[in-house]
Amino acid sequence: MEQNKRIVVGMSGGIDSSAVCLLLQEQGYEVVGVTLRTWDVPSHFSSSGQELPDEVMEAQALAARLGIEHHVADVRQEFRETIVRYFVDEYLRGRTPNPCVWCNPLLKERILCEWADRTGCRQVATGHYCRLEDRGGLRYIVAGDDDTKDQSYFLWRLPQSLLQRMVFPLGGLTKASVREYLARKGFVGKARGGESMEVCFIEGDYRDFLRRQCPDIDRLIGPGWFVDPQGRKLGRHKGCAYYTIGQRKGLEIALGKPAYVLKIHPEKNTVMLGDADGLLADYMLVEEVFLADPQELSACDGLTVRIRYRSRPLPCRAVWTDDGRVLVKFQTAASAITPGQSAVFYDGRRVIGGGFIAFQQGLRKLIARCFPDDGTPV
RNA sequence: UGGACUAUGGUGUAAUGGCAGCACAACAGGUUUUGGUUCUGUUUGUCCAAGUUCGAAUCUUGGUAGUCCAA
Repeated sequence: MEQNKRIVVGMSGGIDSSAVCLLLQEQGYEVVGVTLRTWDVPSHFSSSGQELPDEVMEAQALAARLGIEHHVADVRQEFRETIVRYFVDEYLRGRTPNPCVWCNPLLKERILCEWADRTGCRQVATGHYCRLEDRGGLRYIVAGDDDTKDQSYFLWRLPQSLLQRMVFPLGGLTKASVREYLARKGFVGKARGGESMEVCFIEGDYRDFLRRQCPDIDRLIGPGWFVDPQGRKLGRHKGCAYYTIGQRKGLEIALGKPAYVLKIHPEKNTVMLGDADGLLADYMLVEEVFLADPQELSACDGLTVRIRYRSRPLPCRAVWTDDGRVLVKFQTAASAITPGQSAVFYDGRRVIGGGFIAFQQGLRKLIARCFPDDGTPV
């Protein structure tokens, strides 16, 4: 019984995780704070000679103030070898990575659970804005009540083994009410604090980050051609790793009308440009699909899919392909299908699973096979 | 090296003697737990020299540069 009241809280030093500590303490939990040291961002050492990044020290300070046990988990090497490596590799492949999606299952929540074991805690709490729902013996992520802060998109890859131990105390709250709560509790400075970037390791432009992590990048890839949808050369680009689908800014090419990145061809190192209409697609191919219950995808009536964070889930139908991928048909055309980004499937507010958006190749054949009623594609 | 045409921000263009404007690009800021999108704001220009005129991107002359035709 005693053990059930001990709980690990992932403390980032920010607003949300601080509120979680307070809430759980109020509920009678014995909180064990664990702060992950993932990546040392130089600007996060505000005074010289400082041993730990600012956010870690803030977490320590808060733990001291609340009188809770606190640990710093140094996972820098692991973070570099998994998350940062994945991040760089994806860009080198001409895709756009979703680091948070892998960080949660591979690093964050996993390490927190390890620390829970080590410190005699059963559960693990974080400040994510999402809920949990148990049904049919499985546990699902559900979108948080505050639609503007909902973080369910990043959590689709969490396995059942981790989900079974998680607690998300902020799922029913809004950001505003969290700030209010902190202020009421006397943490005025914290309540007013800006949105912390938390484990975000990208400081400034991610392209600089890529160059720093992969000094050979410009030799490996180098400049190439911008082309239009007909294949005509429009101008030079800096290397296909520096672009992402749907991108408009930073192309450094003047065509008299806005130009967007339509496609990236890593093997030819070309980047196709066109207008916004060219971004629309009726179908999407998803790979590395991960579902709690694989049956649900095609069975679900009100299926929707989110193809990027902070976008509305789009009504769709989904069909498994022969090779274990999923072909999605949108009810109305979606914009900027970006390989590497997550496609997260929802039944209402409940996350039923997700996958990573694949390179959209060989679509026509798949459409004909998976949606034969759609007539012959042109 | 004969003739014709052109020269306006980073790019493409408008202004036919009267406040150099537009689009794109760029930059800054807002939004934002990834990248991108979006929103707001800002900077930058009449090829050079002389002349005509109250006043020149605009007219004249010369120069320079580029394009086309001609050998």
